[in-house]
Amino acid sequence: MVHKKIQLKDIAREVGVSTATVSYVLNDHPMSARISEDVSARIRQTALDLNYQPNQIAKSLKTQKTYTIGLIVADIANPFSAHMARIIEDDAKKKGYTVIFGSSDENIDKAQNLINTMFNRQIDGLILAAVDKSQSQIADILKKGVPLVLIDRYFPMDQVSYVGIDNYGATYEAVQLLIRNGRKRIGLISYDTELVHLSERNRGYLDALRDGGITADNALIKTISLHQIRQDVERGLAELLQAEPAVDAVLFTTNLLSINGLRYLYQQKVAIPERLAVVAFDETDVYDFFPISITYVRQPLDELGRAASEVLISQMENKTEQAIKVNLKTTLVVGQSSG
Amino acid sequence: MVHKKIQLKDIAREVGVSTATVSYVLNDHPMSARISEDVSARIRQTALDLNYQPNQIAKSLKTQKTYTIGLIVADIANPFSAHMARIIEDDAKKKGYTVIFGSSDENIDKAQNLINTMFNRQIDGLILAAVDKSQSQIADILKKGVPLVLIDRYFPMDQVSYVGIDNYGATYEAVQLLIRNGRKRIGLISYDTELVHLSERNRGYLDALRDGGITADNALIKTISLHQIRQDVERGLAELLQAEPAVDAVLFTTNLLSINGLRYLYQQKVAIPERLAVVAFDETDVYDFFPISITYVRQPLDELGRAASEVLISQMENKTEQAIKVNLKTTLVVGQSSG
DNA sequence: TATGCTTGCTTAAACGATTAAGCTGGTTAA
DNA sequence: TTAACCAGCTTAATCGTTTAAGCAAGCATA
Repeated sequence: MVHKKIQLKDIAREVGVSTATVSYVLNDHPMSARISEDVSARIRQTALDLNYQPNQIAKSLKTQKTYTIGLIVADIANPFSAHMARIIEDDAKKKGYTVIFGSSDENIDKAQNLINTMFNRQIDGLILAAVDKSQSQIADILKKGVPLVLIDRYFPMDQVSYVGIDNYGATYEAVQLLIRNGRKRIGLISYDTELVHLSERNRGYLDALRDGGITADNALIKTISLHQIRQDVERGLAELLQAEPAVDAVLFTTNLLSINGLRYLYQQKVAIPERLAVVAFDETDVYDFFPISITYVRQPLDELGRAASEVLISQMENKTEQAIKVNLKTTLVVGQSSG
Repeated sequence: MVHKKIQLKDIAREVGVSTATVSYVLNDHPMSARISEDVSARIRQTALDLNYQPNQIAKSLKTQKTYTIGLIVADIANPFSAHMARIIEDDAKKKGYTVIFGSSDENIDKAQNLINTMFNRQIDGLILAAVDKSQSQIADILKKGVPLVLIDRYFPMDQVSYVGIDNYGATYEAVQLLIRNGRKRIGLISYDTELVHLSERNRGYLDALRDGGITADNALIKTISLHQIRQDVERGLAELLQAEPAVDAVLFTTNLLSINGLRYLYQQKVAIPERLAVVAFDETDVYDFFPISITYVRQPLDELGRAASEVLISQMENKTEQAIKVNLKTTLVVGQSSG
């Protein structure tokens, strides 16, 4: 037997008042100060008795607020995205917002499709891990006046809010450590992309080398296609291991690169850190299975997610025109793999 | 500058017709057969020119369809959930549905909260990984007449659709393999829960032992609290390793149990499979980092997600009263760890 | 005694779409 | 000649809320 949905008018009929009165009371509208205690109490009780659940759709249509935020991540199956999604959903829920989500798969058309769908659903704001070359997409969103927070991926536009890490500092610090440990031929495994946050990681690497008195060698920088990570990482590492003069360290700039790289190095039985010192990026389950402890850059995922949610919601509620940029510090967790 | 949202009436004004005409044309309503080619074309063109995006909220209020499905997983940060979420979102999107999601954290109150929120948003259907002891919660949903598909976790109620694996067969087959490989003292690491899909895994273990002529020993069955997995797994394994007569094999019944168990066995340098044969559950990144290949039960995650989405949507659209139960076969991927 | 203020409500117009029913002028069939 | 029909629209109600404006009765004030 299908239960009929209880509406305002059911309560109104039951109590013998108008729907307006019921609405005022249940929403604690200022006008409810003018409703008698007796009627108020009866309305509240009846709402409870009938287990009234307001129709958010109708509410949203009238108030022009959906209390929904959109979240577009690169890939929800990537633990980095999944972890942040979890935090964001949690924080948003606490503040009365529901999250609708989608994965862009680094594909700009899929992202646009998701953006359109979400806007049609009148989301109040959007948290977006933007894909490569999507400046104009971001600009379009801004033009619509919908609150937007970019997460993880930075774009140099000053009207847009952003929450991410100090990408430059993260790799700078990592390379500095490797140099301090006596490494001179340091390889880099990074993505083939124009995404600013990744080129910032590259820049940190390059500057740390320079500041450490080491001339960068382009042959030691391997760029990996987002769409064939495993194959490219393995080829890149194989090339690095054969380089002349020999490579003595390598830095990975994302979690998937780290996992794929470590797997290969493990399977090839490369002596770490003796032959090759390693610094990975992001925390992953696999580090515990390595013969030695892994040195890695830890991103503060919880804070990232929370900050994104907070910045977005404050923007939505305070209508702050000012864009907010948050750059969180990473932590270099030093293990034995870095020499 | 904030762009004003284009509405039906803007197009209507532009073309010089009523909003009804515009609606008929843009929705390919049967009535649109009676609108002249000229007017139709002008409406379509104007909609494109103005980049009209229908307001889903208004549409939903009128049609009583939101084209939104709710997804409640146990923990979106668990790769098992994340993977399925990704597939479900993808498949649903293809069919015109948007997904709103939440993590219950195995907490029944949090789950109820999510269910309420989603219903207030008038979801057309729900995919639910139900938490322990939530039969009455499920019954409530059914009473409302909202299409529901349980995923992963089975409950013995015949009015509700379900998509999952053959849990009994999965562990039965795994234990059978261990017995064939000469193991006689086989431990089980499982959760402390009444969840049927997990007790089915236990039952498969027990029956395979019995059918293999081995008397089950309760001391070899370790139940782990969902809320302190690492600690409990380590204690459980430590106990198993000290058991008399010696344990010669162990079976893990979920991915997190497998990861935590393997980590401990690795760190304790337990010889696998010589001293202890191991069968894990679910595919994880960490297997590749083990000295030997791991034998594990593979769940068909893609098919699970797709089936859940398909069953739900067919139920929503065809109004099939009949509950559908899908039990997908698992694959026992045999490596060296099982001896 | 008229005036205004307060109290405790109600009325009805929105929000932006969908859609049944109606209207008008021409064509066709009987 | 007139009814019936069709093409090509429009009108207006509706979905379930919110909320500005209104209204009636009672009380206080001038």
